[in-house]
Amino acid sequence: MNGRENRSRHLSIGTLAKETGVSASALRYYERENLLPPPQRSAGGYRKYDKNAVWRVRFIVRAKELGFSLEEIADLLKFSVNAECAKARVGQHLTEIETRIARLESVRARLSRLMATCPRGCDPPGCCPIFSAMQAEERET
Amino acid sequence: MNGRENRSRHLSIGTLAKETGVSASALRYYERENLLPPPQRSAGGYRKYDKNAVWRVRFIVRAKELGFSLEEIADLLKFSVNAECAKARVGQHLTEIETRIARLESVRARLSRLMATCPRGCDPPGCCPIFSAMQAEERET
DNA sequence: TTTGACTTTAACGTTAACTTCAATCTTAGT
DNA sequence: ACTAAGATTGAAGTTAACGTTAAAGTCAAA
Repeated sequence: MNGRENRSRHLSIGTLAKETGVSASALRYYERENLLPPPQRSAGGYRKYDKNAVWRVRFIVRAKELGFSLEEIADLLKFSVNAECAKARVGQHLTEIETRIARLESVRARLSRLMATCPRGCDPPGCCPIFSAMQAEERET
Repeated sequence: MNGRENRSRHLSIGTLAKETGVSASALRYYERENLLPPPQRSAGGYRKYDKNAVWRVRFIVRAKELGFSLEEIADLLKFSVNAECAKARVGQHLTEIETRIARLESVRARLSRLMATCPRGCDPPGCCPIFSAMQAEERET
């Protein structure tokens, strides 16, 4: 732990993995999928990442948390290279998220109604009204 | 169109598919996965479904819309056969749905904030603050 | 220098919920 | 009887986002 090589500006894939919480195999996968540019290599063929790579991987992680697919992220990263505006894409994605939320909300409402049809659990057992309620729903809409 | 065979109480797989909006191959898949019981067969080996099958498939469709996986649905269907109570399972699922909604809500909030960092789109282009904002978010939490 | 931990590659495995395929057979309508 | 439309099977393909494995080579520290 002399700190000389450790503080070098180059990171091995394992170190980058630990820094970012992304597995090494995932990093290689990102490279194959053009989310990460091919890094420099050591004499022996090891990948040597610079600090820039850390930022890029963290960006990917963030975007994933925001619900972007890797394909969409690759798209966003292309923008960043071209210094174009990401707003339209992000706005589009926001709309999609809102749609998903709306759908889940309606599912939630239906599930709640379903729960209400059987307030105390089945007592006596064998009377479960949930199944008939799920069928009955069909006529409603 | 003499209505004699058409009104028979047996449906071919294609007819059941049309009635339910589920493809024939999906119906065969459901059978393999034990969501549908093996139906009767014609002399030539064709599947012959009864009305009961229509209800069952519609139940599956409904449950899928409610976000249940096929495995969970198979589970629910076992209950229905045993006339046991589905309430606990449905309640569990409701909780999961609520969790998903909460997660998406937080994503939505973050995306909104992101949009706000770039109120008029990039003008001049090449100034997109969304990328830096996505990175900056990291320090916040 | 000698470990032992780490890295390399290609290729196959994984999950869910199907779809597609190919080659053959059945059925319904005329 | 003929024919087009529809059905049969098992097996393989699809999608996303990786994980796993094998066999070999490399690096860092003591």
